[in-house]
Amino acid sequence: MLRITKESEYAFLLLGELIDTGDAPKSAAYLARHTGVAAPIAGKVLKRLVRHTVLVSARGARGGYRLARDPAQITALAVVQAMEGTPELVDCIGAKSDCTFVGQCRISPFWRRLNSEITQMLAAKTLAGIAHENPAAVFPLSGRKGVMVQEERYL
Amino acid sequence: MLRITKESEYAFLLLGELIDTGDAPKSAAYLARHTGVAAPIAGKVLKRLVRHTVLVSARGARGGYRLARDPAQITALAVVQAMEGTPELVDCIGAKSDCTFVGQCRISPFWRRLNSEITQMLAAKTLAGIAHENPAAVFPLSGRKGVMVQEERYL
DNA sequence: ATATATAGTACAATATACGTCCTGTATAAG
DNA sequence: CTTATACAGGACGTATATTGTACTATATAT
Repeated sequence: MLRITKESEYAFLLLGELIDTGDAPKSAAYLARHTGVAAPIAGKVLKRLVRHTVLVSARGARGGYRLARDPAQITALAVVQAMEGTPELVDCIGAKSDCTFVGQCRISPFWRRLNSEITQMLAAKTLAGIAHENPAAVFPLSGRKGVMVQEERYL
Repeated sequence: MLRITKESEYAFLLLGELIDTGDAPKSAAYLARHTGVAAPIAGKVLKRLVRHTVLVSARGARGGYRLARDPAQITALAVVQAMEGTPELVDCIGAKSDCTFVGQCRISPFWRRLNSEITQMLAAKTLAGIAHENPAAVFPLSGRKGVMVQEERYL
């Protein structure tokens, strides 16, 4: 339905909490509480972002997550790719396709083009740009009625 | 997963067969055979396109489907909207959202912007433009190994 | 009158997104 | 060196939505 997955949505939410952070890592539990994302899911998403080098993690007490690089160097495409793989609007384009008619197909060039335009669009947006659009950062999440939390440390 | 639904894919395939047609309507069965789309599904898709004024239909013997207007006046957005409704990347934007934090959310402006850019991208593409990209029209469909068919009449 | 062909709706099967849980490993603090 | 903290990785069950099918009704041409 031309939708982003929930997990991608969560990823951006969590990353939003990490943009302004300096060196001190923030724990999964802290990020979950501050974004309203359920803790087990936050964990899952954060791990995947580490595996795809969007975040870096520190284990043990006082551990947690930080951005792997400058927010201006993290594109929306990198985040989406981490969460959902390379975007492919339809099966017939992309690696695993076994459509034998692509070469003669009237429509497939259209899909390819659209796909590449969307990819470029995502590549042109960075976390820094997103943060700049709206500096205030508080508690989003579809349909959430959650509670604000005040904390001193990033646990 | 940032995908178009199969039915949208079928819709474009079927429409591709109707671009160069003049007045003589083509039947659902004919279109199904020539695109490789399963007949019952083709019927379903075609009906929906009629309901959303992308196609016009003629009942009875010698009936079938034609484009409702000039190919240059049919946008990809109109087709996608007919099949999937207005595209919304995430729930928190759009009418039915009950997220009470959107006003304060750091990320939602990003979704809105992305959504509108994709919408514009689709609105800028027309059936005529798609046909122009690749005039040759033969049998596409993901993973299909189908057979070519030669026909004289559009039954 | 009859064959052709679409309209509309309701239903079943399937895929996949979504969320949870469990075990293992590394690090910091006492 | 012991303990508590926190991430790593994977396996699993469920819910939801896409996908595909079937059936009945209606309209038109010959």
